[in-house]
Amino acid sequence: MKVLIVEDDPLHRSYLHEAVNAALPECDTVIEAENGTVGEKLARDHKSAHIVMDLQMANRNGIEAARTIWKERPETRILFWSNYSDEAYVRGVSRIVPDGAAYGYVLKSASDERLKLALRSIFIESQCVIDREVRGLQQKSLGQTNGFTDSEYEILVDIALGLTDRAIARRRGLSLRSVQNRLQQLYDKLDVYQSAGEDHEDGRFNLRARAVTVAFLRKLLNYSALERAEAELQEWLEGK
Amino acid sequence: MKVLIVEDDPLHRSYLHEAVNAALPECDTVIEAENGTVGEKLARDHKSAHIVMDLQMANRNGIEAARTIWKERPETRILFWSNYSDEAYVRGVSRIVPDGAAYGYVLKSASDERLKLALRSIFIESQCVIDREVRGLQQKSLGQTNGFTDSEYEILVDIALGLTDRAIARRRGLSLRSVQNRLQQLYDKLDVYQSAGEDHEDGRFNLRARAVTVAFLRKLLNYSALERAEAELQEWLEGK
DNA sequence: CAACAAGCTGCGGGTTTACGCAAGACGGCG
DNA sequence: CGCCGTCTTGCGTAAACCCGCAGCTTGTTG
Repeated sequence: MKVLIVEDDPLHRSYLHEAVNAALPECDTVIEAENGTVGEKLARDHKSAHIVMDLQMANRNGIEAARTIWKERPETRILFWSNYSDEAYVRGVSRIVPDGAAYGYVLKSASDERLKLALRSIFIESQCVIDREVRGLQQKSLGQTNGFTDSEYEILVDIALGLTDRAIARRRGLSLRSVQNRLQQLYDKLDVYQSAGEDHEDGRFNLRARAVTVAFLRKLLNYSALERAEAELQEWLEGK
Repeated sequence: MKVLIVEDDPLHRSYLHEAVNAALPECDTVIEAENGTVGEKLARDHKSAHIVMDLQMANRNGIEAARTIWKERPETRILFWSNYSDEAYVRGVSRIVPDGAAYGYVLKSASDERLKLALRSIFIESQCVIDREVRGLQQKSLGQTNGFTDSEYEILVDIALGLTDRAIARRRGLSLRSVQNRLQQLYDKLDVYQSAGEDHEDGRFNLRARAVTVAFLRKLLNYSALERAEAELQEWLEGK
């Protein structure tokens, strides 16, 4: 059994290496990659079936890498090991995991024990292991009880990118008014009004900009989500 | 000689501990704190004169902590050890360092050697040591050659927070038109126009929102800068 | 099938933004 | 002192944005 580690911090990399050795005696070789690009290449060359990787990496982030890896071999088992449980990451991951694939999401703050357990569960038992903290987010966001619909999230990203209503309408194939409807919905859910302090009219916010900030502060968005969205946008702009 | 380490990642913390031991034989005690709040407290209790700390921590970030520490004892020597060299961080740090204080800024990607050298230079020789990559930013941003004026940065933060023109005017004691002038200046520098692709009018951006995004992508802003700005804003809102 | 909720769309109008134009204010500098 | 550059401010306008109102299309449910 081979395991591929993709992680850019050398300290964490060697820590993972040890953890893998300790948790998986049946593992005979461990390969290391220090960024997403190298990770993809090694995964391809070695036909890796067991990968543990970091989500935030400078060169090419984990979500990107995982996407291409899964595209080539959807049965690959991937354990994401991340510092944060931002909704933006969770959403990003669950958006790309293939049907029935085994994967895991463990926070770096978890104990050694938990990490090792997750390694065994995923790589040996093919079970999904999601950190409970992350799990909470998932339910909230995907079950639309409290969280955000995909269409709401979509429009959030669009205004975050700085598109005009009209541009969004074209991009998403909607009328101008529909876009604005969704915006209102979004403003509602983000609670942009109350913070606008309408008691006096002195604290008023620009709803559009405020929505983006609030989303950021609530970790609905983060840098890497923005980065990805921007790349997609550019792609779309090419295709006219 | 005592050294205080403030860093929330246990791996990095122990790595730092070792590095300090190796680089500073004259250091007899090392204290550790796992977040900014504890860091402040320990610094106070031990009257620490030598601190090395991480900038991004979950509980209370390094800039906040450093500010209160320096407020109490401005001659404290602090070495910041950070993952990133975002302009937002650099600006944040250089905004709070007291006159003549010795401090350092080293990236986590630097070699062992470099870290140890920095430790000695700052703690023993009282010299400032700034990573050259960071240094580059500093000159660009503070010498206003290419970078941003304080007033431009200020207004950037204001629209990022989601304030209206009018609100900004009140907050900064300017007329509405002046605020808008500064905005245009900002849009210019951020190059929001060209990316608006004015050749056809199909790709037009919402300048205000776009400016924020571009600033984010260029690391002029980041999460912790936003967080700080938001706190200041709330404070200001209290005082009506 | 009727009823109903949810989403899309056009219309209309009040606000906010973006910005050209031009008139002061302030600070160097020859 | 007069000239010049930078910063501020007011006026005015076209565009973009926020949003209530109302008519339509769907999918769901009793």
